[in-house]
Amino acid sequence: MLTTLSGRETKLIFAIMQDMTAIQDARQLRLQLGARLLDLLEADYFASYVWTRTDGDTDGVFLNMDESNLAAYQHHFQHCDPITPRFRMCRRATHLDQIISREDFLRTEFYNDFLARDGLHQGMNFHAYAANGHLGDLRIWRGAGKETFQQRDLEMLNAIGTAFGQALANMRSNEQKQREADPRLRLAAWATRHHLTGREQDVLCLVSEGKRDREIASDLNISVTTVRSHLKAVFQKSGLTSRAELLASINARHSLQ
Amino acid sequence: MLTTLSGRETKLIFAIMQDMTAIQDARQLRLQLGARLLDLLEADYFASYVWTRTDGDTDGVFLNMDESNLAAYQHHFQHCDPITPRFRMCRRATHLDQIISREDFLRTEFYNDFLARDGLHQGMNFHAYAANGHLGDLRIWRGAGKETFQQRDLEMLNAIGTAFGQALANMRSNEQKQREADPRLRLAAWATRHHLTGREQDVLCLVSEGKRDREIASDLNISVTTVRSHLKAVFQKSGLTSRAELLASINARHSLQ
DNA sequence: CCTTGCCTCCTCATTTTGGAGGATGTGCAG
DNA sequence: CTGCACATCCTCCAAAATGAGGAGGCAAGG
Repeated sequence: MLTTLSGRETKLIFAIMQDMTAIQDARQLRLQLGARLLDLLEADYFASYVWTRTDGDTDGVFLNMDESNLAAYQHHFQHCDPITPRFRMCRRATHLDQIISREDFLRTEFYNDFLARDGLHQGMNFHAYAANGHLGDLRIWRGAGKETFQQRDLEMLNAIGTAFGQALANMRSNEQKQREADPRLRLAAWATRHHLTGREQDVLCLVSEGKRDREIASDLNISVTTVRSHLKAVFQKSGLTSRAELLASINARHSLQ
Repeated sequence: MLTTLSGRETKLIFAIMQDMTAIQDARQLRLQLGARLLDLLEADYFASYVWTRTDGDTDGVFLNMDESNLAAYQHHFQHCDPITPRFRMCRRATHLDQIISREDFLRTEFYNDFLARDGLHQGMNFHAYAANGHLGDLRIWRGAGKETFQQRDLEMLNAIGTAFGQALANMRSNEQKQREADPRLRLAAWATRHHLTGREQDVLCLVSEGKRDREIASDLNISVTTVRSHLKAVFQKSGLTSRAELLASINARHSLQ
């Protein structure tokens, strides 16, 4: 399918390969990749969202997109966006024409009141998936007057998108490992698992720093007997019987399930 | 410099880009990369060493190289290898001709008794470095009768090598983080730092699992008073005064300096 | 209004731990 | 052979932690 690359393209592809391994931050990588892709694909607009960890939060990165228009998308148009859901269903680089006919597209409110206003006429998307769900995407658009994207452009976006998806997945898994190694988060997870109250967590936190009841009491401005009461509750709830056991349990591998 | 890529080359470059992000194991990555590079550069032999962590250990991976010849290198020729040290000094892809004249090369024992025996005539190396030293390399050779590598080949190897170096560095840093997060290694590091004896470490290890003196004693088949003696020594050496403090200290961030 | 959960504080009994001082045997290196 | 380090065991004591029983106050929600 994909035939040859010009010198300019080759240079960009190698630059992208290096970005992909060198840049370890998802935002930076997408900004860099966006600039390269606009250059490589002779496109004008770039947007990329990633879906953050557990909650459905998105983190968007944009090039040449109008701020106020983006705000409008956040508030209104994302709810009547007829194309992104269809793009999302495709596991490879997809051309706008593949998911909606040009005629229908030009009639949508979404195009006329939103995309056209920013100058977006020809689009390609790549949506990256990992085993556990949607990772993020790359959205490339050309302005009015330019010709539509070709099969060749799709192939390039697809190849780069695939590697991009891998890179995102790696960052995810590294973040995950980082989180699992973070003592505070381990503690919080453990506390949640055992349904500790706020104060019980406060006490446990200080216990995990190796402090004695007396120190904890003075740190929290409560009496030693109160500290002991909270601690008693922690033991009750966890079924453990000593501070050392608590710390071992909190720091145990797989303590986040 | 680098001009255009053929369809075959383009396909391989994209495949390499994906390997570079997808493969997280240094050995596997090099094997895969080796196969792709031989294909891409129309070469015949591939070798790649990485220098492991602290000790100067090397881990080699090879394609089409003769086993017995490799053993000979390990035992003898690595000590009179006149070219690898020079290759190593170059921070970018380097052609054999750039570090030694063809005439001189053909006169070396190393070529006549070692390389030529395996059929290695034309070579290119890429050595990857990180801030803290040598990471690893990619060595590409062509057999007799083939023409020498061109500037174009060097450019490709250089671009791929750069990304490869990054990928290696990432794996290194991930391994490092993994190690820092491993409770056993944290404990061992802590023990070393405080000059604990073997038995003291045994006791400390069980303490870190949350066990009581009595359990530790029965686990180690010693009396409770002995456990306390060892523990006393641990407190003495560390300057700490409670098990909880011990555990907190062992699990503290930066506990590996 | 009344329950429920949480935070605060208490006592008394018991167990566990830490600190101080030993003693003994074994093995190894100077 | 003579220290020396190490592992093993001991006593006595005080401090800390744990377990079991409370009680009062306060705020949110049915």
